[in-house]
Amino acid sequence: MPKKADFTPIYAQIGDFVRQSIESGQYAPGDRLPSEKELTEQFGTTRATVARALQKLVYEGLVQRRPGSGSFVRQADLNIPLETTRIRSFDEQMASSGERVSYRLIGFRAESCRSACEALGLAAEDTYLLERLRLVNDAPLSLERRYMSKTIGDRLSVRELNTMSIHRILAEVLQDPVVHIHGNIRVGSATPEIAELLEITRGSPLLIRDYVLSNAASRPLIYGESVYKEQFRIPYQVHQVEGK
Amino acid sequence: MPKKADFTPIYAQIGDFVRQSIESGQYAPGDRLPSEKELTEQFGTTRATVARALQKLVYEGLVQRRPGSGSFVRQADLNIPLETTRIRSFDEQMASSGERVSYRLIGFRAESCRSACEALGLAAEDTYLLERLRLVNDAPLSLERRYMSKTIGDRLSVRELNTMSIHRILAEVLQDPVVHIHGNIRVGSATPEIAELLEITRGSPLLIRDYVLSNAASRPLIYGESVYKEQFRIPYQVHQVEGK
DNA sequence: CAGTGGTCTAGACCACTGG
DNA sequence: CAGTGGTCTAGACCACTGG
Repeated sequence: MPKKADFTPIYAQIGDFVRQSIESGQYAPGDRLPSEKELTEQFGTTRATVARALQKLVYEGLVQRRPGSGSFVRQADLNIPLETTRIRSFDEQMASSGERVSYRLIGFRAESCRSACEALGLAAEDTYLLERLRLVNDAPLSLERRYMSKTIGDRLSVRELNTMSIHRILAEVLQDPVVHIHGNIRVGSATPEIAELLEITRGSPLLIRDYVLSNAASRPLIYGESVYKEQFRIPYQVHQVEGK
Repeated sequence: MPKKADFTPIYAQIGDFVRQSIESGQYAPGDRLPSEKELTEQFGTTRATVARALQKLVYEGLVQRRPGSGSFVRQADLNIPLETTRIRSFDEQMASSGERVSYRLIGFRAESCRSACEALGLAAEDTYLLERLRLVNDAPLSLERRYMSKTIGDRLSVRELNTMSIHRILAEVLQDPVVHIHGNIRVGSATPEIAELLEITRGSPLLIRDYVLSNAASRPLIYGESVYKEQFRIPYQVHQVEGK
């Protein structure tokens, strides 16, 4: 009896059936879908097979399951098919607009913060903090904070810290280029210290970017936080590639 | 005996173990991973559980399985355009964290602004403005402004405006899905009107996203501006794929 | 041919949800 | 409390791979 179905396996049939039901509009986002038990009876199969079908839809981003409650159509729009995206880096941006970028070193010392240590998997006493200003045409635009292991930090020279971006330093000096970035973009307000450094008024809105830079082996190298003055903007593009 | 493991389920433990093995470099792309049988014995479990672990890695794109042959570390080489960068959309984010998203229509009327008209290539008298709040668990999180041609606006119903995202409306109602997005992320401060709508204090920092949504033929459909409360953050990932 | 993954059954215990 | 999904066991038959 556990024959290979004519062509498509049972779990795929169930998955297709549920997907159809959603795409036809029978279930709207947030609606509750039939339970595993109902589908089990409807298709004359077992829970494991139904679960597999639903799990597949979860991976596809179409369904959300809540234990004790049920399976629901996921609230989604931009999601699934989003594929090729591109964020232009700060330097890339500036370079293409002909601006002159420079740095001013503020400090490089042993220091840590919790999120940095967590992200890098290091103990508090094993990290350096690099702080520097990024200037565009000699006007401060952002404050960079970079946490790194002492292993990495010990290999840096002051000259490099005064002239090169972290990406370049990792790629050219340490021969361990950044391949993955995981980050967040959010807003905040200028503390007195930051206001003074960036030459803005206290409490001004700031754009904040924090991120972890990892190498090809997915080993985290740098934890960074950059705060930008109000004028700064991040352009982005999304191009949907396949499917649907 | 089928107890809940200490903390993480067995299939997740196996998945993590295999992922570790790959990321540590023990297995290179193309290498054959231990068979289901081997993992079954190693972890003292059954094939179903091992299969689930491996299937998860397949969904994650880390592993490739070949019937009759084995499980392999996926070759990430030839997938040039695959997985370059990914921005999780607002709805995607909320959905995956189980939040409930809803809208409150504020206004839908003939109105225009210069940047919208420019972006859409329309005359000032040919645009509608849609304004609505986006609520998460009934608390306002952002204000959406969407400019569109009258041609598009005339085809929308109030019900749709109250329940669906613009992306869904374009895809499902107008059958003209969004394929390209060009946008900017920046910060701003809450005007009195916005502060009242979002239930925040005047002058609070805001995250602002403006963008143009275009269809497959690169024809601009919507010019949009969304302003988010301070709590909002945009996670992002960048994965470098091919040679530098 | 032995080994591999693909699929399925028929159970089970569990924690959690929500009326 | 009944209902739900989360996880797991211990089997089974299958088609396919590759020596």
